[in-house]
Amino acid sequence: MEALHLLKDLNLKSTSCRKEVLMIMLAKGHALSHSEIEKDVNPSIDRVTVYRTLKTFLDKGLIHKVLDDAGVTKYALCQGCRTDDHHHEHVHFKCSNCGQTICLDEIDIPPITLPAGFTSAEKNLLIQGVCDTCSAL
Amino acid sequence: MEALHLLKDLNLKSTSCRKEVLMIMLAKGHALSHSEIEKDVNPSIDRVTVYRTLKTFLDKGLIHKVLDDAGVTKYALCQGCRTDDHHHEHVHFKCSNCGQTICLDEIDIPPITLPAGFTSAEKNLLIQGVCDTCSAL
DNA sequence: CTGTGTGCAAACACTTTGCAGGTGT
DNA sequence: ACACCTGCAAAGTGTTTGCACACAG
Repeated sequence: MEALHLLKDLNLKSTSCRKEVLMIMLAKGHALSHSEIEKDVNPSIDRVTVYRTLKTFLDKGLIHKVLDDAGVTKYALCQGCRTDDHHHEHVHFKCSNCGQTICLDEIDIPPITLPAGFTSAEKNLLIQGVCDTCSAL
Repeated sequence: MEALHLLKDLNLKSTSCRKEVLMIMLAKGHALSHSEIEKDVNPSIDRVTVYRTLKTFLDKGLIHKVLDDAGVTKYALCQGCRTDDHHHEHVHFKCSNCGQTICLDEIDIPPITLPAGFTSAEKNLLIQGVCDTCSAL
């Protein structure tokens, strides 16, 4: 099972909460908010534990925060990054119809020329529109 | 006074809260969160009124929400857009040192080729790094 | 067995809503 | 005068913290 592997790789004890959260994120494939995750985990798991689990995953570089149009905090699995080496030049796409946010890892953010004196460390591009699933309806 | 003009243009009654919020945003020149605004207005003005004022300004297209690295909602004055005609192809820059977020209106977001089936309606690019003021220190 | 993770309770921050009274035009 | 704003109170939601117990390694 992939979730177990990921936890072991990061030296994290494999607890039921961590396994469930991870499996949900692997299964869904798009960015999830805390409340969306909470809906899907076993109801015996505490809301607080989910928060702490997400924070742990963030610290370990297993997931990353996703920009949403201001308001909700969403999380998605990182692709190639670990605690030290993050490459978050992400393009995120949020569908205004179904509300899903997905990572478009294959798309690069074009280089931007900043005004003098500005240094770029991280770029996040959020595109909003209609996704392939919804436009097919 | 510029604030009074803006309010009159939008058929909004010029109340002390609206004038103050607008003047603060004009003076600061960068994106502000609700709490930052609240700190600067006359303490007799209620927190709730500031929320409602921001919502009113949003509806009228006077200000727009700014993406922050997930968490805080910030607002900034719109440049050329009104209720109907919004052009929000914004580039926002957040300084990781001083925390300020500014709009780089003069920079265009390069065209992005989306996968088949995806339609783009709005693009937001958030760049994080060090701003000109901080890099000069 | 030991330290980390969890559940519960509670506190705190952010935002929205209802209502009665005040204010701009 | 009348509609629109505001202040206050309260509730809803999102998030964090402290502490005692449980559990994985």
